[in-house]
Amino acid sequence: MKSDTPRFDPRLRLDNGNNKVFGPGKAELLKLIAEMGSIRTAAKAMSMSYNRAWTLIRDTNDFFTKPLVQGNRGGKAGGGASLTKTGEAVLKAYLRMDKQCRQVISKDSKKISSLVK
Amino acid sequence: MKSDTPRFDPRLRLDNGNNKVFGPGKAELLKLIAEMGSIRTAAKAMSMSYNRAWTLIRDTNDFFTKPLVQGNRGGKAGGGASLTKTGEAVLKAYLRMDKQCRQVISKDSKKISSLVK
DNA sequence: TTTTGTTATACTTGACTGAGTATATCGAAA
DNA sequence: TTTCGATATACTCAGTCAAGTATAACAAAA
Repeated sequence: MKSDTPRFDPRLRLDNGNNKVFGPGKAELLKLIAEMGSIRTAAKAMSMSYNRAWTLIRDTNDFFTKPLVQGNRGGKAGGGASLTKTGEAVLKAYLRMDKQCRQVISKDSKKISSLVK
Repeated sequence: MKSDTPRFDPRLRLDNGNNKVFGPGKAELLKLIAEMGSIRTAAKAMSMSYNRAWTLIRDTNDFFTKPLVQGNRGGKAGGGASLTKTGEAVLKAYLRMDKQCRQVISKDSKKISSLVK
C-alpha cells in the first residue's frame, strides 16, 4: 500500500537568532557520517559538495559546547570522521523527536494533504 | 520564569516535490489575514512586502483544490481578504499539529539545547 | 621518502529569491 | 462620476547561499 500523496515533513530546527544551529540537514549528515565514517562519503550520499558538508560541520561543532564530529587526517585510508559521544547523544535525541512528531501529526497531515491538488 | 535558551521549532512543511505547498510562513500569514481581514495589513504585521504576501497566497490558492484565501476588491474600505471555509480548516489543522509537536519534543529539545553555547 | 585519500580552508561564480517599483483593476460611497 | 484604499500583476535589482575550484596539511603504509 503505497501512497504518493505528499505529507507534512516535521522540520525541527534549532535557531539561536542569527544561525541555524541544528536541523534536518545536519541531522541527516551526522547520521551518514556515523554510518560511513567519512565526511566526504556522507556528503556524496546526500548529493552535497564536500565543502558544504565540512562547513556545516565546522559551524555545528562551534555552536555546541563540545564538538559533535571528530575528523581524523592522514593514515592509510587518508583519514575519516566519526561522531563524538555528544554527537551521538544529539543525533539520537533529534531522531526521537522527529519520529514522535511524525506520529502526532499523522491524522491532520492526511486531512490537509487530501485537499491538495 | 523566562528562559532565553533557544529551543527547537517544529517547522511543519508540506512539499509536493517542486514547491513548498504549505509551511509555517503561510500558516502565520493566513492566521493574520483571518485576524485582520486584509492581505496588506497582515503582510505589514509580518514585516513582509505586500507583493511577497500576495504571491504566497496566489500560489497557495493554486496548490489546493479550493482557494484558502478570498480577496475582495473595491468598496468603501477599498477591499479586503478573508479565509474560506477550506482555509479555516487547513489553518486549524496546522495549528493543532504545531501545538502537538511542541508538546512531544519538549523534553529532548531541552536536552539538546542545554548543550548549545 | 613517495604514495594515497582524506580532512581543512580560502576564494570565485552563478542561481535563486525576496524587495522594490510601477501600474491596472475594482466597486461602494460621497 | 470622482475618490479611495485595497487587491492583482508584471517587471527589475541586489543580496544571499551553495557549488565549484584550488590547494595545503596530514600520517600511516609501502
